Amino acid sequence: MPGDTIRNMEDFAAVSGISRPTVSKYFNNPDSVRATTRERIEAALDRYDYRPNIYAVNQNRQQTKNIGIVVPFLSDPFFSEIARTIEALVIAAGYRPILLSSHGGQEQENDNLDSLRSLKPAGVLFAPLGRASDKSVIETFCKHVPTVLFDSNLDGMGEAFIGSDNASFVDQTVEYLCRSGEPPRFFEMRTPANPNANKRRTAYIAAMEREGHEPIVHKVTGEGWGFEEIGRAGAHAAFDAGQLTSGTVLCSNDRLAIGFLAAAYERGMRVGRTEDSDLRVASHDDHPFSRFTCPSLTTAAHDYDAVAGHAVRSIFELIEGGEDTSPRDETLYPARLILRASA
Amino acid sequence: MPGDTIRNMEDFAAVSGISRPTVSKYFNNPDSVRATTRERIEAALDRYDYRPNIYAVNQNRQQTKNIGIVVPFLSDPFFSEIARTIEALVIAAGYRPILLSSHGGQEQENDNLDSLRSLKPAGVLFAPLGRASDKSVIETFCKHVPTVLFDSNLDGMGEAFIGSDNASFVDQTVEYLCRSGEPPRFFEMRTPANPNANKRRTAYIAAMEREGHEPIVHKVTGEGWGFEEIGRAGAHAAFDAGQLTSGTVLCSNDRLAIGFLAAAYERGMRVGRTEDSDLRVASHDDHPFSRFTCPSLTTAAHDYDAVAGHAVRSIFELIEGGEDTSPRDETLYPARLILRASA
DNA sequence: GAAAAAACTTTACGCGCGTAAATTTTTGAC
DNA sequence: GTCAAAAATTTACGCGCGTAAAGTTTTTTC
Repeated sequence: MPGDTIRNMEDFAAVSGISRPTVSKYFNNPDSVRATTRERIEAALDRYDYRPNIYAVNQNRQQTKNIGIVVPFLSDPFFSEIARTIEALVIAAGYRPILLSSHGGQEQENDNLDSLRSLKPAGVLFAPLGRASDKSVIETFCKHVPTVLFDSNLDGMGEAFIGSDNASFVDQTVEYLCRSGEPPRFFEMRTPANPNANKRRTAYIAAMEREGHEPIVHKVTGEGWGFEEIGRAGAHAAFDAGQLTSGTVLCSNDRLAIGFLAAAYERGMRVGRTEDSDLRVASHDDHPFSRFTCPSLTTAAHDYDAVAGHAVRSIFELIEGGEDTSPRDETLYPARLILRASA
Repeated sequence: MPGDTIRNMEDFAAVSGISRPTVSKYFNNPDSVRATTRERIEAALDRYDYRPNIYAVNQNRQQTKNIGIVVPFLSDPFFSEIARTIEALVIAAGYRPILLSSHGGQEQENDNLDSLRSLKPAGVLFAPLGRASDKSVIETFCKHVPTVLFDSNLDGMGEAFIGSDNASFVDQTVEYLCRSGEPPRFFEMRTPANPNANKRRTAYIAAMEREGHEPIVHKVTGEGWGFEEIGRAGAHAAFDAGQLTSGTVLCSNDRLAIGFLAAAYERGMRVGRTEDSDLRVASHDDHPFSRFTCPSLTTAAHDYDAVAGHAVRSIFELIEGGEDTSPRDETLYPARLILRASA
C-alpha cells in the first residue's frame, strides 16, 4: 500500500488500519476515539498528507466551521487591526475565519452577506457600514445566520452588539481638555458614514454642558471614506475663514485629525500643549498611526481586545448554546485616554 | 408548487419547468442555454431565492472558482490597498477571492497555504513574507496549485512574478535628490524582512556611483513589522549620535520615513526643500498615509493598477490556458516620482 | 474472571450536484 | 413543409464524506 496516493478517506482508513467511520469520527474530534486508535491514525497522517475534502465535509455536516468576519473598510488600519485580533481568536477556537471587506459601499456589503449565506457559516461577526447599510438586507440576513454586530450598532439587528462606548471616549477627552486648557470645539463630517459619529457629537454636547461650556460644532463637507483628505480640506477651509486657528479642537476621529494636523502643519501653525503652541488638537480611536503624527496625537483608545474577545465569545455561545431567549446583549467598552503631544 | 421551500436544484428545476441538468448548465454558464430557457430560469430565480449549494458544486467540479490572495501583512495599508484592487478584478472575472494575511509570521504563512490547499483554489496570488518565508513549504505549495507571486519575488517559485522595479524607484529618487540638492544617504533596517529592501540598497549604491557620489548607508536595528517605530527609534538614535541631522535622507520605504519624520519633528528639526529647512527626506512606496505626513512625503509610487492587473491576468491565463511552457514571466513596473514638501 | 460498557467494524444510505449517454423536442435554413 | 442541427430531457452514476444500525472486539469495573 505505502507509496500509493491517498484519494479519499477510504484509502486513508485502509493505510492507517482503521475503519472509515472511525477515521471520520477522529477528524470531527480527535478526542472521541481511543488513544491507541488516535496514535495509529496520526502515525498514518505523517506518512501520508491526507486531509478530508472540505467540500464533502461541509456538504454533509449540518453546520460548517466557518465564521464570517465582515468589516466596512479593511484599508482602514483600525478595521484591519480588529479583524486581525478577531481572526486569531476564531482560529484558536478551531474555526475558519472568512474575512470580507465592504470597501465602504452598500453594494459590496450586500454582496458580502450574500456570499456568506451560500457558505453556510456557523456564525458571522459583522461591523456594518452604518448609514449606508441596506437595513432590510441585513435584517433578512440576520434571520438566517447567527450574527453578532460589532463597532456599529443597528437597532435590534443581530443577536448581540459589542462596541466601544462613544460617550466614554468623548467624556474623557472633553474632561481632560477642559481641565487642562480651553474647552474644545468639535470637528466632524457633516454627513458621517458611521452612527458612532453621531453618538460622539451628542456626547460632546452633553459633556460640554456638564462642564459649563457652550458646545461649538464645526462640520466639514466631504463624502466617502477618505477621511484624512476630508479633514485636511475642511481644516484649510476653516483656517481660510479665520476659524479654528487657536484654542482647542477635538476631532470626531483620528483619521480626520490626521488630516487636520497636516493642514495645520502646512499653515505653519504650532499644535501642542506647550506654551508657544497656537492650538491643541485631540481626537478618538487611537489609530495605529496616531502616535506618528506631528505632533503625536492625544486620543482615546478602543479596547480592541475586550471588544474582539467579547464578540467572539458571543458568537460561540450562540453557536454552541443554540437559541437564547435572553434580551439582546449590548455591551459597550470604555475608552482609555492616551495623552500625547498634541493636546 | 409556489410557496414551497426549494431544498435543492431538483426542486428548483421543477418550479422553473426546466430539467435539472439544464438548470445545472445554466448555473455554470447562463449563455450556454437557449434564451427562452434562460428567461424561464431567471423568472423562477426571482420568485424563489434558490442558489446552488456551493459545497456540492465544488465537490464535483474539477476546479473551484476560488482565487486565493495571500499578503504578508494586511494591517499595512499598502497591502490592504493592493489586495482590494486585486479582489475587485477577481470578482469582475466571476471568481471568488479568498483573502488571507500572514500577519508577518512564517507559521501563519504556512497555515495560510495549508488552508488554501484544502480549498482547492483555481489559482493563488501570493505575496510572500520574503526572508521569513519557509521556502520549502512554498515550493511544495506551488507544485500543487497554480501560483503567481507578486510584490516579493522568490527565485523560480510560482509560474510568474509581477512586482515593482525597485531600481526604478531608487533611480528616480536618487537622481532627483542629487539634481536638486545634496546627495542622499540611505536609511534602512539592518535586517529587512523583505527582499525588495535589499534590491533598493543595491540600486541606491549603483545610482550614487553613477551620479559620482559616495553612497552612505545608515542601518537601524529592529525586528518585526512595526516599521514606523523602528524608523522613529532609529532616527532618534542617529540624531543622538549627531548623524543625519542635516543634508538629505532617503528612506528605504515610507513607513520607515513616517517614523523618521516623527522623530525629526520631536527634535524640532525642519524637514523640507525650502531654504530654511535642516534636512530633506524622501522615500519609496507612496504609502496611503504619506501625503499626510508633516511635511508631506516626497516618494516614488507603485503602479498598483498595473501590478494588480498583470498579476490577475497572469493567473487567469494559467487557469484557462493550462500548462505554459514559456519561460517564467518576471515583470517589473517602474515607479512614478511623487514630489511633495519633504524633499 | 465474568459481566457491562465502551469503542470499533461492517454495511448501507443519503447529501446536492456534475456530467455522460441516449432519446426526444425545438429551432433555423432552405 | 422538410430535414439537419441544436438544445432540452430522461436516466443514471459517481464525487467524498456524515451518519445510522447492527454486530464484533476491546476495555473497564468489581
